[in-house]
Amino acid sequence: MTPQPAPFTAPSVVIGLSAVVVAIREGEAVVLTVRPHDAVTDIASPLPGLPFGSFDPAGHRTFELGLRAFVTEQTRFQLGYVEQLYTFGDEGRDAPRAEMGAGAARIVSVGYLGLTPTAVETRAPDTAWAPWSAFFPWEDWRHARPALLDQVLAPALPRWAADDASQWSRARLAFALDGATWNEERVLERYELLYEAGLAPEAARDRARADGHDPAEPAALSAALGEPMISDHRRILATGLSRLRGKIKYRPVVFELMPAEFTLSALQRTVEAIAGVPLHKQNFRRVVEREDLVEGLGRQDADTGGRPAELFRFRREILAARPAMGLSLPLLRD
Amino acid sequence: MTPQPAPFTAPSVVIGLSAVVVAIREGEAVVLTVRPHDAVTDIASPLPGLPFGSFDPAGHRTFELGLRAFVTEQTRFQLGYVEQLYTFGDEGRDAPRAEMGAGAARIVSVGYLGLTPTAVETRAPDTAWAPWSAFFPWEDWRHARPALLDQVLAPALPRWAADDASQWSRARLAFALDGATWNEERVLERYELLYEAGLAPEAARDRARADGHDPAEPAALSAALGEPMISDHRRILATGLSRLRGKIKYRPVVFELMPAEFTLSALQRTVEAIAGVPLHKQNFRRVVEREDLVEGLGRQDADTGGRPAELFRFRREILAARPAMGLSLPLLRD
DNA sequence: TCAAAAGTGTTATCCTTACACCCATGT
DNA sequence: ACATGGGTGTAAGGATAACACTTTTGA
Repeated sequence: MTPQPAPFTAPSVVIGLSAVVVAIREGEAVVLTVRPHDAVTDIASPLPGLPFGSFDPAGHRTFELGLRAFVTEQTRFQLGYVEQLYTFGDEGRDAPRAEMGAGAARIVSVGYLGLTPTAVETRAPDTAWAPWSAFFPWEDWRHARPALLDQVLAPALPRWAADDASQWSRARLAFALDGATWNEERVLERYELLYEAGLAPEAARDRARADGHDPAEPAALSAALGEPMISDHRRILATGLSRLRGKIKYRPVVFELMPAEFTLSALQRTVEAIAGVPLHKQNFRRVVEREDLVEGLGRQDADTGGRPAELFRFRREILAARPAMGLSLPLLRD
Repeated sequence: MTPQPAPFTAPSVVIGLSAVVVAIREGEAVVLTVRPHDAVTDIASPLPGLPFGSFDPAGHRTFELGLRAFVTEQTRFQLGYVEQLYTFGDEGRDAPRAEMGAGAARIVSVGYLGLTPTAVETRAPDTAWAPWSAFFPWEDWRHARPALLDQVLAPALPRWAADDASQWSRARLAFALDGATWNEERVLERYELLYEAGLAPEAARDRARADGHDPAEPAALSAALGEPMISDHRRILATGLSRLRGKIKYRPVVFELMPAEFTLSALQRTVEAIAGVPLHKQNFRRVVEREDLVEGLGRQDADTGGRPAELFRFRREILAARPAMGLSLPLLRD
């Protein structure tokens, strides 16, 4: 009949906020994880999760303010760059229906990506920076194609795809099997495919829970396929990594991960840590210089091992002055 | 034992879903609008809005299912391609606090983008396809630089920016004033800038409401600056247009707006209607052909006016077979 | 003197841009 | 015949990818 907005009689919903907080430490991309304590027993969770908390509409005017507040509270440090990732609202993504009393709230979680130049040791207990390759060991192609792909996935995925050609085609392209080329941006697709294939421990856990069983221990195979996380946090983390890998190519977000002064090699290592692929030195520098992203300071950093490297700073002023730009990824071909 | 989040003692939140549904009609990009009826008086709203409804966690497993259901209900047609845009949770974006009783719910709205090849006449009353240039008249550069920019904005924005150089720099770049080049993707930035500058009627309305006044009639100036919408729907629409203009360049989403068979000129006109800029014919074709996005059918469409045009179809199979690709926008320079 | 990392020069190739032109149909 | 839109060839310029090489430090 008339386009009457469906009645706004509050069905019970709670907003959760989750943060994928990324920093660089010793040339590795690391992400902030927490092991939340059980409210009753005060025992820390065996699985890590992302910093998260509920959004209190009475206390915070915006999601971002709420997020900054509880991240500071949980980890005692301040977020810099922040952007919204995605809102996850699927049923079963958190507590399954069985665990929810009648009328219990559906938890909807809004994921955010945060970048900081300083992987300061968090003083908070049960908080740690973990390299994201711990959660996605197949994502690091900087040194070589991960052996995991051919040793574990190449046998396992065809078994799952069975006779379904389109499933196998998806798997083949996602994981660069069978001659397909690697696309570093598709982190989320890869995680979701493993989840569907039952190769992520979270899948078995969620299924067991939905059936009312106690979640079993992770299968042996899964141990090789990255550390699982609480709830759907590994999916949110994958979303963050996908977004960051995409964005780094067309917006100068890398600099949010750099200190005020840095060498071009450090910048390149940072991009490589994020993208998970090796870059071609000269061409990388050419791009950075042509785009005027950076300004030499005339000073040098002597602690690099060989010849001292010139220090540069990000020309933050171009953020306002340029319509859109970023780095391309001049891939190093073997 | 289970990861216990920060206390999830349900603060009251309601999830609203809004849809930016885009189609092409006679070479124009059009968007689905509704005029919701007042629940009490049953009078249709004077301002148009996007199709929207509340998300019922009991009735729908996912946002997307909820969205599809109420769009079909309100407009009697089925959505095809759908993707999530952004989740808007700022206070004051809908009803301001003053209007909310104590303990009333905060409305958080999850915006979606939907694309359909068929701008079928919606049989539902108070539902209409509107060209989006009605809401953003400065966005259509297909035929010429819109006169509005130099006649209305070029005088008004410096007055607003006053002595703040960085504000003026933002405005200059956003609206291609004073020799700056136009970037068609920045639709959201432009709308938000106009809102901040008080040149969008919504800004005055929201301010008046926050102060407890009755919203005044839109200022005369604003009439030239695009039709206002309900609540923050024009912001959501701008978000959708920005996303679509960006995405069209690196993913073959245009084809979601095309019928099964089409001529290359029709395809080009569609891209132009979305991007709002004119494209170079030969180069556009070269890109489409080089990427193997399309396959000639050998048949022709005689109703084009001049020489009959060959009909093509989208090679949907490449969606699975290719890591990522899309169209670039070979701009036509005057 | 050698290892290690910084930094430079140069070329082939491909993509983009731009120009000018021919083709098939309806009136 | 001519207006209208469909469709093609080709060359200049710029960005990228790949080559190999020099420079400056510390051990």
